Amino acid sequence: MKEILNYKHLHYFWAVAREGGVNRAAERLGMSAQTVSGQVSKLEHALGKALFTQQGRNLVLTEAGRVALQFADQIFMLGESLQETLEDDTLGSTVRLAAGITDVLPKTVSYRLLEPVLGGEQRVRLVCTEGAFDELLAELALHRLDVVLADRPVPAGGQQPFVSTLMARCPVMIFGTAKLCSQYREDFPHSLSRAPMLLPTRDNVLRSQLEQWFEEQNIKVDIVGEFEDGALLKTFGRQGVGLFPAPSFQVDDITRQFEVEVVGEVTGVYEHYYAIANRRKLQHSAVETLMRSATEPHER
Amino acid sequence: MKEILNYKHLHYFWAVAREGGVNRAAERLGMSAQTVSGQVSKLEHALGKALFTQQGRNLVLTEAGRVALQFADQIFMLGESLQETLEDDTLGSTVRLAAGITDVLPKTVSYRLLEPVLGGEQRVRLVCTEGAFDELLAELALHRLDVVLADRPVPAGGQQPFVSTLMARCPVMIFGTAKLCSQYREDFPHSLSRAPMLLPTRDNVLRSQLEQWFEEQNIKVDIVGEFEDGALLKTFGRQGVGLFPAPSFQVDDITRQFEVEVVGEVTGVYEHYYAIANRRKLQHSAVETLMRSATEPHER
DNA sequence: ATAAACACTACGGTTTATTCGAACAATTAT
DNA sequence: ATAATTGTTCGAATAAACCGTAGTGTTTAT
Repeated sequence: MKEILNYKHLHYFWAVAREGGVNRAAERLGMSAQTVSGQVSKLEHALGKALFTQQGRNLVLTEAGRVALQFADQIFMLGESLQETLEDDTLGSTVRLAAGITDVLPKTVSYRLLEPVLGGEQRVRLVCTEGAFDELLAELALHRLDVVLADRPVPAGGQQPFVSTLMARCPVMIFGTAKLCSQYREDFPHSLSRAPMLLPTRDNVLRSQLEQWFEEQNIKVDIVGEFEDGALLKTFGRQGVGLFPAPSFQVDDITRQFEVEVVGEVTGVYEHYYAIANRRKLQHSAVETLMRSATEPHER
Repeated sequence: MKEILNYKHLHYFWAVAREGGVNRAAERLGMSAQTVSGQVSKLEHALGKALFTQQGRNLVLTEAGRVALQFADQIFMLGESLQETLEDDTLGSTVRLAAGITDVLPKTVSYRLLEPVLGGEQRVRLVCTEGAFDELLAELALHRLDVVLADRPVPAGGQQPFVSTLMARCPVMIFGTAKLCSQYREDFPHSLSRAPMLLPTRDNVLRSQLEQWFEEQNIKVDIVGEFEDGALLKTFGRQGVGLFPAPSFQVDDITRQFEVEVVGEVTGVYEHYYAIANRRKLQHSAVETLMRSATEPHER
């Protein structure tokens, strides 16, 4: 266990280094020189290194001291900055919520999940970032994000600094153009055998679930395309290249936008959406309301 | 006068925010919860803003709290980093001296000025940066440089955070190829009338001094080139394009390197070299020896 | 040579800050 | 309802910081 740095001592050290002497520093600080000298000595002892050496009747920074000064400069700059920022700000009137959204998430889903925080009594300013799952988690750990929305939870380790909350599970449908639909709607799902199919790439959670489902149904589809980007996949589907699966709370979200129709539902398969936040630190009021808004099976 | 931020309080706040509660934080800190709670309250009072609000039986960060947490993250990251850096390092065996060199300074002069610090009893690692005068001063103010070498002092204001020390003054000679020399050496300096001349640009201090000298000597030279870069100027001079002035401690520095000869000395004109450091903080042992090595210490 | 400036140390006493224990209030789980 | 968990408030005890005064040593200015 390491001792925590004494920032008061560091502050005196900083003053001495900047003013160029114990006496000048003490005067500026409104203190006696003995005290300042003593406190700096304690710091040196705590760090195990001399910060100054006496040269003639002045002090001179040692190499360690010069390193320490660099850090101290930054530290106390930040301290002042903190005070100033909190001082004059119009904070509190609006709450800022930094949300990271995994790029595999459909936009409409993102909106549905985040909607509850906007409806609260307090004004919320939403700051949305998109990115890869791992990148977003890193940002989350650094407190640069308040919450991450994803299609999978974190592996739930005991020492994990994150908590995942299941926000919703969304039924998965198979869509296609009107022409394709009329061809495959009958005798769904067995009609899908040999059907031309557009699927997400293998890194997508939905993909493996779908393959398992095909297996169970004893269907062997004809994969005519794989896509990383969900929107691109749907665009190809719209042109009638093949049938495609998509999660959907309300079918008309997709049928309207992409001018397609529903072939059928992938029974028993759901896409799950999770909100991930810093463990034990659900301390963002907006994150709290978000997590609370988690809905159980959202069947319609 | 503003109160200095209490970093101990901030540290407790930080722990509470990270652990997600006063109790957990207190446990980890090895303290009682009452203490932590009280200290955080003091911080809130000092900042004039609530950092937490009670929501149910948990704490939740306010917007101000979230801002504070961002700063605290950085601050204590730096604190730890400081300790680690000082801990295991081989510091002290060698001293690092970050010197900024104004790009108008001749390299040989730079070397001559910096040489004394290398000869000290302590090993010195020299880190040289080149740049414009103003840029280097900015770096100096931020403690990113320890000293700046220039051909001019800072304007010496009372509130100025810098001190300039005259390190040396260097006589100025006129050089030229052997052929040109033989043509103009006789009756120097009056022979220079109409002589082809290469001069530094007007931003150079030496330039105005030279023009004044020409005026005094009642000489009107023929300026065939102006150069920002001293080395480029000399290279042109080497080719016999014209005569050129150059400061020189030892004439053979230039005569040998550029295969030229001396036409004559610019009497009464000297180039001055200054070392500029942070005021009251000549606290770098290497800077001290540097300043001491000045031919005529010139405090202003 | 002498005085002034600067820094470090030591010790007793004072002031301020930190800390804990106990009691209290609010919320959630059983 | 009761117990468990969480956070806060209130003195009293403890620890740290701080100030005098006083003495030592060094270097620089006169």
